[in-house]
Amino acid sequence: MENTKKTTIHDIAAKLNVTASTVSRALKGNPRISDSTRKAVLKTARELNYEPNQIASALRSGRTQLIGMLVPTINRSFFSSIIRGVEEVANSLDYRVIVSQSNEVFENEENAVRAFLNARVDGIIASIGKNTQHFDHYKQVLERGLPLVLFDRTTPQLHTSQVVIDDYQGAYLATSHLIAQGCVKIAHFTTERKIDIYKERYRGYVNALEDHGIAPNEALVFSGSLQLEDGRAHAETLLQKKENFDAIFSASDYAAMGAMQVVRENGLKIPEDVALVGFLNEPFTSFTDPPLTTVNQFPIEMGHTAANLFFNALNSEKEKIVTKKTVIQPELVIRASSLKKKP
Amino acid sequence: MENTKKTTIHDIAAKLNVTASTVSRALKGNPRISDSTRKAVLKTARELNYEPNQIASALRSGRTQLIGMLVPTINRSFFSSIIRGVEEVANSLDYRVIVSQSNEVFENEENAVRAFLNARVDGIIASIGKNTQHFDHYKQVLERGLPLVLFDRTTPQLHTSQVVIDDYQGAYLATSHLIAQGCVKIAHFTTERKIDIYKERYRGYVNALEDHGIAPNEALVFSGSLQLEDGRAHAETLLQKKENFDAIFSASDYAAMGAMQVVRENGLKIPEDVALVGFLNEPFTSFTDPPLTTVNQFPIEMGHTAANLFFNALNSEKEKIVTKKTVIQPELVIRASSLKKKP
DNA sequence: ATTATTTATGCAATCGATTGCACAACTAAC
DNA sequence: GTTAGTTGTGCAATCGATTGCATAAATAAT
Repeated sequence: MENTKKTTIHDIAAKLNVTASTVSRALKGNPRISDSTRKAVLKTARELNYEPNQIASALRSGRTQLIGMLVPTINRSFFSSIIRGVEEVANSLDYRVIVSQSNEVFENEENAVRAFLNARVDGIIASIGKNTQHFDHYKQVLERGLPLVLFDRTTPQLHTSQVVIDDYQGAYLATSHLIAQGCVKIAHFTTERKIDIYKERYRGYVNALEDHGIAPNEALVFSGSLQLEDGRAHAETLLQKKENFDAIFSASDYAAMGAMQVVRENGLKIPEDVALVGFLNEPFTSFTDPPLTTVNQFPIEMGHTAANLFFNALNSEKEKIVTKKTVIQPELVIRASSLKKKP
Repeated sequence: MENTKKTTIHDIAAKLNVTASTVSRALKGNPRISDSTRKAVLKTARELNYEPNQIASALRSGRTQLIGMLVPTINRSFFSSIIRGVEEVANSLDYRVIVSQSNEVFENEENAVRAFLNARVDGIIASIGKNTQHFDHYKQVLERGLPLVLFDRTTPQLHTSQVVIDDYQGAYLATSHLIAQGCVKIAHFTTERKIDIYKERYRGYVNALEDHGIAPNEALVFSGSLQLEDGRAHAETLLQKKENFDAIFSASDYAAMGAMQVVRENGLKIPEDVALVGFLNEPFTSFTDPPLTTVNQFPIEMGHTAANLFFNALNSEKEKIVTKKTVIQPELVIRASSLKKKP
């Protein structure tokens, strides 16, 4: 069985004394082929261990059955879960997923999109980088009539399908929950509010306070990179300034974790002295002590949705591509870090 | 600039009154092309915004510049980090990575490999599933002369390049460390020892004990699925049976985490009463209380290595593919959960 | 029995880049 | 000035599957 050479439709054709056209049609289920030939073709194909050459097919048909997927960082739970979600849907439809990461570098993002186009992907699913300067590369994708789906980090500047979570709602839920637990001086950790999602979280935080008759206090709002170290620094500042606060709502689990460490190191109790809520539902949040209340973004479902929007666009007429914005409702995952009142 | 139609080498050729052959050669840096034509071609290519059609190129040359990468689960830190590592090397060489996950289902594994072959990938990088029944699909890959690199979970049944970590050494280091901290009754959490890596960890554990004059005690060895719940169950059993133990070395961080919870719930102190060491260096381990000592497998580096082995094989003569087994030395990451003696 | 229609298949071009071979034009050697 | 060698391009086939158009054969309609 040293079957090094791949069998092609021509091999099947030769064996059956028909042409490659017939074989191709038979394999594709073209109704203009008689039952008997179809069966013979399928039988011979099996015998010869035929596997279609998707490259040849792609060249002729223009469809590669490939989706280019661009994320900032592959090995971040949120993103890898979205990749997982996309892969599940794509695979079930016999599509494959090429992944690339931008590492938040704008140039990488441009290169990745170009590489995808060169590989002739059938479309792209992407999350915009933090340092994206313009959207020309994405516009090219659209101009070529290829489906483009943006998730999580999107922009109104591109007329294309999007999946986001309701960041406002997530933040509103989180803040309201803290208020319901009796907290009134709630700090907020955020980042430069250029990016929509953080803007929205901030807005949700402020609105929840106002809706409950609490005046927002900018002295309690800290901006940084939302990493663990930032959370530590913010918490230390709060403590040093003897700022009066009884809760922290952080726009990221990592910063929340940093704050948790500092608060505990200073002998304060969580949630009694300081209640804590994060955002992301990173896997580690259930393992902290106490476990961290956070906002679940349902990344796998987000991946499913992104893939479904992708195939919707792919299957719609080129002239009237269906663009749709799907907003996923987040869920507040209540754990011990914020639970002052026993339910 | 409604440049919907892609420009091809023929467009460039027409504009310059040469043939496509010349353009192709000029673009590929073939030395038989005069400097003047080459410059003209490159200039025109830029002007017309030419991008090579990799599909056409792939069909003719037989190289798709695609690597198929198969992992059990995309959204597990260890695996997504390896994907990241592979992607970094691949991208720098203008190769792209298609990812698929098996979810530990053997059939999925077979299908993914078949799909990769249909997509005409230039080779495959894979980790074998837990439920793999035979290796025929991988053998097909090798028979076709394609590079195959296995990582983490490998098998001696396939003559191909492999990257693993020295699981024995990791376990030996971990156990020796516990002994150095004064522990003598060290429990071990493992799984059915069919899979090499767990066998090796068990062996490292036993040998470390023996080398330090401690008799291994099978009553302290627990087998399960190594999930958090398993760790909890094992720890509860240990406590209920009033088994005398002063440390646990778990072959997985998750099971270690479960044990940490149970031990603390029972009012015992870590590391004073029970010292704890895990394995994997999952991101959460640095966030537990106390932070968990564990074994770092350097997954990103493992990805780099896998990719390098892949390209070695790819660039070697088909007849004498270089197969190499690389063993990465793990590192014991010592954190508070095992640190009884201040250094 | 003749025409119209359906059914099943073949022909040949096409997708875009690559490449072995041929060949013209020019240079160098004797 | 004839032969040998070098240099730069072109020609045409090829990779494997797909598809519009043509056509032969079989069936239905008149």
